[in-house]
Formats: sequence, C-alpha cells, structure tokens
Amino acid sequence: MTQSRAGRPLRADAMRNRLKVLEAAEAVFDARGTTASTEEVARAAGVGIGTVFRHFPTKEALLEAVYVSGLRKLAEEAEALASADDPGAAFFTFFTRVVGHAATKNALSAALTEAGVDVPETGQGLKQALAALLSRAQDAGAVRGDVGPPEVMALLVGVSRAAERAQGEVRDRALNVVFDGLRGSHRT
Amino acid sequence: MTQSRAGRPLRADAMRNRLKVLEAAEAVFDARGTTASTEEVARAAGVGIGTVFRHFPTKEALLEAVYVSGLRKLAEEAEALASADDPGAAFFTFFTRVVGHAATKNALSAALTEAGVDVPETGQGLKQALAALLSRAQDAGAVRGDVGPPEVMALLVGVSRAAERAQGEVRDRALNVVFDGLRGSHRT
DNA sequence: GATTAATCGGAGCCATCACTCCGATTCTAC
DNA sequence: GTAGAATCGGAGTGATGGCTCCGATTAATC
Repeated sequence: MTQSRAGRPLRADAMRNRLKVLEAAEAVFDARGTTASTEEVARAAGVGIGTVFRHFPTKEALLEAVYVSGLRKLAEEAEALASADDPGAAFFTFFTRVVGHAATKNALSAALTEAGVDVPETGQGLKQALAALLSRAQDAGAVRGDVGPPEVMALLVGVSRAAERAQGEVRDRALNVVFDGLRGSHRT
Repeated sequence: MTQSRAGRPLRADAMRNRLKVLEAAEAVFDARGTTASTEEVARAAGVGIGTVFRHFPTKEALLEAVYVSGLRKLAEEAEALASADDPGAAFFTFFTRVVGHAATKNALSAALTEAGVDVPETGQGLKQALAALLSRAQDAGAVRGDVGPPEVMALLVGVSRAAERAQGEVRDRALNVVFDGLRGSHRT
C-alpha cells in the first residue's frame, strides 16, 4: 500500500513552500484573475513550477485551495459576528464586509460563486455561519422572514460580482437598495 | 488610399456568411462560455476559420460584435416598454426579462458587465433606454427617487450574474428582495 | 558526518488556440 | 460566357500553458 497517505509530518521545507505557494497564488489570482498561469504563481512564490505541482497536482486543485482559504476567512468573520449584541447590525456588517473584500479580491467572488455549487466542505461552513447570522437577525426583526440562506447567498454573490465593477458611491447606494429590500417589504 | 472603407456593397455570399458566423458565435458563446475556441464557432457556422477571421479580425472583435448584438436587443425591449401604460410595471418587467435572459444566455451577463465599462456606443443606447424607463417609474412613484441609472445598472449586472447559478424560486425570491428595495425605503 | 528518502527545480512534452497565407472557389460586371 | 476581383477554406505557424520527469539538493535519522 502507499504510505504517503495519513498524517506523515511533512518535511520542514515542504511545509514552508506549500504556504508560500498558497499565499502567492492568492495574491496572483486576486491581482490578475484566475487565468494567470501556474508559472506566474511559481515565480511569485519564489519556487519552481515542479514544486507548485507537487503540492497541488492540478491547477484546479490550486484554485480550489485558494477558494477554500478565502471562504474559511469569511466563515471566521461570520462566526466572530455571530454573538454580537445587535443581530441586525451583525448581519448587515457581514454582508458589507464580504462585498468590500470582493471588490478588491478577484478570486473571492469567484470562490463565492462556486461555493453555491461545488460545495467543498468549507463552503458549508460559511453557509452555516451565514444561516446563523440570518436567523438571529430575523428573530430580532431586522430582516424579513421570507428569505432563507439560499436567497441571501444568491444576493451576496450578485452584489459581490457587481462590486467588481461598480465602486464608490454607486456601490454603496446599490448595497443600500438591497439592504432595504432585505429589511422588509414596504407594503401595507 | 485603401478603398475598402465606406459602404462598398459587400458580396452576397460574404453577407450571408457574416450573419451565419454572428449567429453561431452567439449560440456557441452562450452554450459554452466566451472561452470557446474560434474554430468551434466556425464549425457551428459551417464555414472555415479563415472566413471567421476575415469578418472579425480578432476574437475580441467577434466577442464585441456578439455583445453589441445582445445589448441592442435589450435596448429594443426597453424602448418597446418605454410607452407602456404602467411605468412601474414596465420598469420591473424589463428588469425581470433581462435577468431571465441572462440566466440562460451566458454571454449576455458578460455583455452587460462590459457595457458599464467599455461603453461601446450600443451600451449607451441601453443606458439611455434604461434611464427613460427608470425616470418614468420614479415619476409615477413606483421606484424610489434616490437611485440613478448607474445604481440600477449595477444591480442589473449583479442579479444577472447571480441568476447564472441560482435558478427557480431562489432566483425569484432574490429578485423580489431587490425589487422591494427599489420600490422604496420602508423607514418612517 | 554519512545515509537515505523526500523534496526541489526547470527544461521539455504535448495540446490548444489565436491568427496567417495562399491556392481554390465563387460571385459580379460586362 | 468570360474576366477579374472578392471571398473562401483549412493546413500551417508561433505562442502559451498545463503538466511530467529526473538529476541535483536538502532535510531528517543514526
């Protein structure tokens, strides 16, 4: 049997390089889009291409690793807000932050988009954290009751995508429109 | 001087092929994304690659032609709704239709996204038609007054992008959230 | 320090794709 | 029908990018 599986400690230089590659990939994909070449990532990380492919056997695997990393950070932010005093503010703060990140980090909105489909386990973590934020905000009356996590995810993806282009005041006003919509129907 | 400029009538077969290529490009890019190869477009059109490049000297030019075509159709829809009886309904109907198209036509949301940036003249046409729809809806009190065409465009792009993934009821509910937000703030 | 196994690096392979070139074909004008 | 020009088709070119392979290097173990 192959003995490479299971928690063999991984050599020190290997661990270092793995991290360097991941960070470089994040930076490169954010700056130049997910079509940036693997060689560019390798250069940015200061390692050879072979090393990149050793750690991430496929470009897709590398991308997924970057996505997972980004989504995990978002999930952590969501969890940090989960016990805030004002559930409504917590929910909208989270929403705003995600959109803000997406505006500068190209890879993040892509990750968000995929999170709704591929469901790598970390996408689930984000969904759960978001569901918690949402349901607390709804209990507090800050968000209408007839939307669920899927709808919020869809809106999050949409606004994040839009934020890649629209910036500044336009983005803020568009975001406010969505927020007002989320707060509740204005009808009698 | 080169005499190819100005309205030389263009040979009959050339005109036919130009149309075939454009239609095929639209279909292929919608179905398989804008990364589909030019050769695939040529095959779908039933012509040689050389012919495609003769009419559209660059893949970018071909893409732009597809975008312009899609945006013009949208602009026409908007203009058709411009004189409807109910300005509010007209505005929201247009919004819904655009999102509906974007859900199935991959290239359309890309075109919309670019329309806000590259501003090929047809993008302007759409913007003007949209501005007219919006201002009539606002005069009728159906849409809040503090949003302008840029914000609506941003929302249109965002929701269209999201609609590529989220479908069915989720899409409808998310759309309703945005619509409620557009109708007006619920605050005192 | 020597041994051994894991890791590194990057030249090179193969596939893909945008784009060119030119002989064959087809349209148009007379 | 014919001449001549415009157009067509698709093999070929150059560039790029994902991925492999293996000798050189380096970390861990004794």
